[in-house]
Amino acid sequence: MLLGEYKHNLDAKGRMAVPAKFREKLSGGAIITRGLEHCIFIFSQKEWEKLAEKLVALPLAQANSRAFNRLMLAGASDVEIDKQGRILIPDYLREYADLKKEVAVLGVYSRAEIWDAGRWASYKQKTESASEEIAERLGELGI
Amino acid sequence: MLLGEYKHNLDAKGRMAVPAKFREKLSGGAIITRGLEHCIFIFSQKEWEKLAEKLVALPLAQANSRAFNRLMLAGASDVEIDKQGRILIPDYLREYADLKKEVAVLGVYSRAEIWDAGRWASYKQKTESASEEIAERLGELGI
DNA sequence: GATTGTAGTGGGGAATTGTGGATAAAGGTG
DNA sequence: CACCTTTATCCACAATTCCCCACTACAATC
Repeated sequence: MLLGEYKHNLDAKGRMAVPAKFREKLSGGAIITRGLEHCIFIFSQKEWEKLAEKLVALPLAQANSRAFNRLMLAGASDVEIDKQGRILIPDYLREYADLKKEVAVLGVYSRAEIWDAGRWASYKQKTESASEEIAERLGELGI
Repeated sequence: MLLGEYKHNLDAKGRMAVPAKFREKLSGGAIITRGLEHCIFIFSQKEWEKLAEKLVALPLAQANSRAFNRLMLAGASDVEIDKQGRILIPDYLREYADLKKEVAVLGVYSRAEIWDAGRWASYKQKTESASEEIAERLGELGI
């Protein structure tokens, strides 16, 4: 279970330190791919397999499921955590997510996400200000 | 079952003493996350799992489910109670709840809440003076 | 009123984490 | 085949975080 929000920096080589609390979960090989809202997703091997099955099961006939598959599957790459606990983020993903130096790393239960720090800040602000809707959703969930 | 209202102080490192009566319930690991009205929620491991399951079941393909999950899950962090009975509140939550030094800790049955003392005082005042009205609304809900 | 216990607060030292750079290996090119 | 560029692995520092110990205050008990 990945949780929390971390601020990290990419170094000149495009490497990023994985938050220490995530390392164990991702140590058995991790998959990095294009995410939604122009962020990057990182899955553990196990979680990735679960997702990939779901993706493949989508109806091929539908244009948007084909597009979704291309986005997620073709954009995927497996990464390893080095001895310092870092991963190297491929160029095309760095570009896709518009990463400069400061990034936010999020734990979203079954996956981690990497955002450009600025982009995350504005996304968060936008979402927080929609808190009435959030409250209603919490109600629906019986909290 | 967590009950009561306590006034505590954060120390210079952002740590907060957990009210002694809450410790046993939270000793098996606790989860701290963004709450509503800019307060912080603390759940026991057990209560959290119930909530997290519901969150994870929301469809990945829907934008507002993703937003909601990011806010709740990335806003969460598992905390441990140290030998002195304290927890460390992550920076981003301290910021979210606008915590300075004085905080109020509330027991709300299945969860605890942390408020900035000032914010809590004014919320309470507002709520108390509106309590008859609120009671009537609740009456409409059949309580 | 003294004593014991528990709760809350503060600070110091050690281990871990994050970051930058250096060195070694690999690959591509003229 | 040598040279240059790129990629990967390793080492070292600095800052932060974590964990433990000590102190104070209030409560309860006798």
